[in-house]
Amino acid sequence: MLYTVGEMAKHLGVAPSTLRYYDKEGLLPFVERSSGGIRVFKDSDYEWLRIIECLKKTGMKLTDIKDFIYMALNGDDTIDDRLALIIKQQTAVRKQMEELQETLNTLNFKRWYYETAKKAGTTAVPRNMTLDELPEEFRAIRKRLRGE
Amino acid sequence: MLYTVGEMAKHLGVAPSTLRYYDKEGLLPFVERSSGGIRVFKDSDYEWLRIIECLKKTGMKLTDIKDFIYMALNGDDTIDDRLALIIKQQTAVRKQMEELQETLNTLNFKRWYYETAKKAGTTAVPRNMTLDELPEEFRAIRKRLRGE
DNA sequence: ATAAAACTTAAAGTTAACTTTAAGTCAAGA
DNA sequence: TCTTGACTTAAAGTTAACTTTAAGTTTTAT
Repeated sequence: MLYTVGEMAKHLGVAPSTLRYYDKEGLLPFVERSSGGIRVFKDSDYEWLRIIECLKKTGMKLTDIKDFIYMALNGDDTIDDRLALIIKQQTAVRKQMEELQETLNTLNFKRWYYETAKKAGTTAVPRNMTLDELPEEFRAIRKRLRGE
Repeated sequence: MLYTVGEMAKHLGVAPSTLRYYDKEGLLPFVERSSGGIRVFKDSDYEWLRIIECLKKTGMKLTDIKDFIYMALNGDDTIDDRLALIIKQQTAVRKQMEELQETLNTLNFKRWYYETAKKAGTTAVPRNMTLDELPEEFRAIRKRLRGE
């Protein structure tokens, strides 16, 4: 199957201008053109774009993604480099997840805080609780928030 | 304890210009000034800043964080609104974590792919494997990447 | 008293990743 | 053939969240 830029964009859920921008930035060297100069996307290009999407979600910048693509185009000599890059991004994503978990823990505390405030009619109640009145799961979090 | 903008910035691990920028944008209405016009941060301001930091990590924009701060300054009438906002951000962060987990699953597949390519000396080996030759955990992932 | 360091503001500059615009070309259907 | 919609490029505009600069003021230390 062959696709125009608009069709491929729809498949991916992005704007056509995004794909043109990626192309301009050199991320799509594999995309061919019709005799009239119109981009012709193949099914295998969809796979490339899904990889670009994945790497983007790991926080990689477009220029670094471009480097990865050129490595891949360079064939089997770059397998080690590509593996190293994937492992690096794995580590980066795991760290991001840990940080999000920390953020979620803080939100859990804040939710308990406002639920307690709601029942009491005032934030003074959770705010002025002593540490041992808090659910234990929140004690360390409140300490950190308060810089203790 | 009282702090200058530079001291508070150091505590938080941000640039002093960032705190001045937040102040300019109206996120720090609680920060007071010395007679000479210099910002004087209190310990309680540190707590505000940690909340700003947390909300920022959930993906909230500064203007929305500002609204939250003004709600909080408006006292107990806004407890319900603040609780609703925290719950909304909780949901947003959970969704972000799910998406990161999806990304991590794809990276796990790619890692296996390049490890297999490395052993074989060529990406042709993992690329041309039939679905039942793949570890089952990766079958659905490869299908999705290939648009099948 | 004075020098250095850190503060002040306003305004301009930066960055990444797009998006929009303008002017024009290609392709598909009637 | 002609119209219409989608394509093309180059260039300018957008956005958020800062950062930097410049010119000047306050505070701290000697």
